[in-house]
Amino acid sequence: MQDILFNFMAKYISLTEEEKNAIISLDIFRSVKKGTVLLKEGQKSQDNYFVLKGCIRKYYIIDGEEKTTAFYTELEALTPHCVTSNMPSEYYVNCIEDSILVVADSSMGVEVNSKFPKFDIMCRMLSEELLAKQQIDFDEFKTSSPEQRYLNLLQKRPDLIQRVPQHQLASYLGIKPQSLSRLRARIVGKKS
Amino acid sequence: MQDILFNFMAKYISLTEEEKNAIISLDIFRSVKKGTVLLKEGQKSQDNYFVLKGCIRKYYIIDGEEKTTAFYTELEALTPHCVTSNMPSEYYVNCIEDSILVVADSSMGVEVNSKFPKFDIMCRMLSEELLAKQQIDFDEFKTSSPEQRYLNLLQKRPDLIQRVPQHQLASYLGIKPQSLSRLRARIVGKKS
DNA sequence: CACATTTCTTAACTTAAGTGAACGAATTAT
DNA sequence: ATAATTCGTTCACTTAAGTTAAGAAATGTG
Repeated sequence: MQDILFNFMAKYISLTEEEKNAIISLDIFRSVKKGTVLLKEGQKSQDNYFVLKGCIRKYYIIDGEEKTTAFYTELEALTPHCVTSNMPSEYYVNCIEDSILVVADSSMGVEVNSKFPKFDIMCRMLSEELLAKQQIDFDEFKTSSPEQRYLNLLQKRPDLIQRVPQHQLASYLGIKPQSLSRLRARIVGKKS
Repeated sequence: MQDILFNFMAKYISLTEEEKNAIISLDIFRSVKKGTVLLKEGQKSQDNYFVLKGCIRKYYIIDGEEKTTAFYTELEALTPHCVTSNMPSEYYVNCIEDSILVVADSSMGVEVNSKFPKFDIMCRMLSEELLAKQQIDFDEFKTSSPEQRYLNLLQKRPDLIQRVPQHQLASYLGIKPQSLSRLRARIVGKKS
């Protein structure tokens, strides 16, 4: 299980056995049941999440309605805004499959960072990589219609369409579940 | 003029006179005329931009149509994706007002970074700050309608609505210029 | 200054998304 | 196992955005 994490980290930095042991001794591996709410609006959590297996979801509740804005699956990381801003969270985070996560408190980060400067380097690389990716995603979202976004998702993350409930997908695409149903029917019709 | 840059940097790191001089000697201040295209699709530029005065715009050309996805005004920085990815650019960057920019080649960055590790720290802080901001912006965009996005923009960047042509604004909001006109008329009507 | 071009608005019509409701299927709880 | 939710789709209707076209206003150019 831990190897998944170490293999991921190996893409950025090389780790000694000592360092690996230091990480393991932090006891950051968590098995989380489907449905568990990890973060609620108004909370001031310091926890960061890294998905080893499963899927977590970020969503807002606006006028009583859930608005899903992100899914995090295998090898993806979520640092909630409240962690960096030290403000109460504006959104919820939820586990939508039985999952195995790395849950790391910021204080652990500080501790590990001071012992092993490598981690700092990795975090920086990750954050730059994420920023670039995020910008492309945002541009794609802005420049395309709901239908194009759906087709795009079908290309890039076909797994999501299988594993995520339709109404959450719809919200993620910026539309209502009924519109997603309709849109899919339209696409199937076009093919023939 | 340079003081604007140094004041901005002072928010992240403290600079000695020596360091300031090193920056000035790089000769990175550019006066750019309205309309100038700074980056074209397909180019492999290494230039980063920081706006001291004026406004630059990022846009795609999709099916012959310009799709604006970002504006950068005073004290905002743009690192084009092609700079970090080393791939040809997928988008254009354009100057929409007579502007004064800091234009820094990546090689300068490397040079300065090796002399003054401080810069590295600043870049990291900036990229983390930007990532957080970008995520919030993306979430806001996803969770709101064109009308809400316009009202939101009116709150957060009222200057943009004044200084940017309507058709570019429309595209930035993810709609057509005609829809923006209509939407504005609708809002004015609601007030009374 | 006059001409051309671009920009903004308005209007009529089309298309797609939002809304409210109904129904069966699937999931969850008891 | 059964009842109760929740979920996904469909339908009819409403609302808002896309499209096409025309004309007025602003901007740029010779």
